[in-house]
Amino acid sequence: MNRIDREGRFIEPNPIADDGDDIHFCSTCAFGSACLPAGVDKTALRELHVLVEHIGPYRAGAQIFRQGERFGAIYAVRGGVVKTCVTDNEGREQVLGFHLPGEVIGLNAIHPERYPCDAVALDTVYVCRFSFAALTTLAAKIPDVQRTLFRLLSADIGKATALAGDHTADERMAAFLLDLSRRYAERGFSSHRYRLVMPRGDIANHLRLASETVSRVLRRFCDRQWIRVDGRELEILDSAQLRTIGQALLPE
Amino acid sequence: MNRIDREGRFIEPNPIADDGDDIHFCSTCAFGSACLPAGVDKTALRELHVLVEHIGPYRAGAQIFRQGERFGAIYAVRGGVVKTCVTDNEGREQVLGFHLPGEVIGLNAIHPERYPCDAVALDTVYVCRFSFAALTTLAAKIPDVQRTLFRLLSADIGKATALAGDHTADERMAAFLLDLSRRYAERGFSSHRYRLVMPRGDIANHLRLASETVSRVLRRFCDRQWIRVDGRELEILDSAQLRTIGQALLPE
DNA sequence: CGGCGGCTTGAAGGACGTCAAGATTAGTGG
DNA sequence: CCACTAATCTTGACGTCCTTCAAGCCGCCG
Repeated sequence: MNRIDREGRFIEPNPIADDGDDIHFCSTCAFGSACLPAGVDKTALRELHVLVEHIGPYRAGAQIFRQGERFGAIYAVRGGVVKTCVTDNEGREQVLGFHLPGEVIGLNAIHPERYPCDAVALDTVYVCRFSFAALTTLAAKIPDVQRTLFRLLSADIGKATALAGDHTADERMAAFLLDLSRRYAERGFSSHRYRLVMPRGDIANHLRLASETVSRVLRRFCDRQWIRVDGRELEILDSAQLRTIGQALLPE
Repeated sequence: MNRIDREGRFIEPNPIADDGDDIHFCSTCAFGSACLPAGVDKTALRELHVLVEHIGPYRAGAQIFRQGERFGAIYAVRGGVVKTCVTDNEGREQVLGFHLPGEVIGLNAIHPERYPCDAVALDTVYVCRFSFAALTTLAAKIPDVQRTLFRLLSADIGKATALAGDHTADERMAAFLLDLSRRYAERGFSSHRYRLVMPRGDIANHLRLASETVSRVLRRFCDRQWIRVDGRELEILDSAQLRTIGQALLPE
């Protein structure tokens, strides 16, 4: 599945979730688990499927939604990688997170009823749009949909708090790499080899570091043979060592 | 309502939400808005009220729930102040937040199905316990309950991300003081004069600072006549100045 | 009154940021 | 396919904000 070209660089297909058919959802979708299990009646399932709009492609730099826009829908990433970020009143950007295929964005917009952040495509991106009004109606009818929504929301609280702690640059970087690894693995992609689609500056911003520090930490990890880095291609050589450093930030 | 004793210290009643009667909820409760508006039928309202257990008092230091415990209920603080904090595998504590009367805790436990943090009483605390299973059942029947839950969850994501950003000690402290001010005001307490129930070390930890830094920043703010501090009693003298410093962290 | 925990204040050190220069890559048009 | 430009990334030197360490202070309670 992965090949290496003559320069020694990895060639990997751009991660994309399958489209799903009329009845089933994209296999990697966060809503899959709410519907795929037996027991959900077909009509309800079809209802959920009907309210989904497939949108894309977005080119790198294009915005899926904008900070301040009225909230109307949440989105599941179907292909590509999305970055969410806020710009404060002094114009400083803060990267909230990076979102892989199968992950859901926009949940933080429910309360303020406006998107509190931008969602920007980092490469070619496809998304599924779920009208939130329709989703809540369905949630009242199908317990599993309601339960899935509650869990997704709750999980997002946990994600946000993980990075709120006080940790060294090494700890945060190790945790970041392992987190991406786990999330790629969860969606069926390689866990030890993936592409850092985002520029160093975005990684740095997200981890509250300078991009220079990101460079230095990555170099340190390379020197210790914990990872291999070639531009934006990354290979994890010693996840155990990364774990000993980064475990403080990771879910147990 | 506020008096000053002969030592010059503020005397203020310990903030506590009223108990509510058979039909109505505590006036400050986060669930109040889901039910108080006309249009919700009395039976449903009574159902919600029935599933609430009033618990307390907890003395300072007592735990409402513990990290790792199986998730079963969310709690609304009815009186006193609660601190939530995680202890990582190296024994380091991280203070996630402080929770005033009317605020809800435990929402971050839905996904992992275990409480990911401790909830500790900082003074004498009373809470309302909502069985989450019963609440979700009710949420499927009463749209406003479902909506309130979604909003509470979504708001918690926002709260968690606010502190994740990269800011100076002054910015974080200013934002912290204003945030408490706003939250006390929302619940009907004084906005410019309140008690910092938590020790400096907890404030410091929550803001990712050393407690020494907290001392120094508070002193700086005092010298500039922005606040008045007497032990744990705090008075805000110039909220405008605090706002110019702290606005980067605050919701617009 | 005396001990103890929390708070304050000062001095020194460290982790990371900032600045600046160069190297590598990607993008673009010929 | 190649040349040229711009953006991104790396690396080093230096500065700074905050932490750490240490000592003294204050309020509280036996």
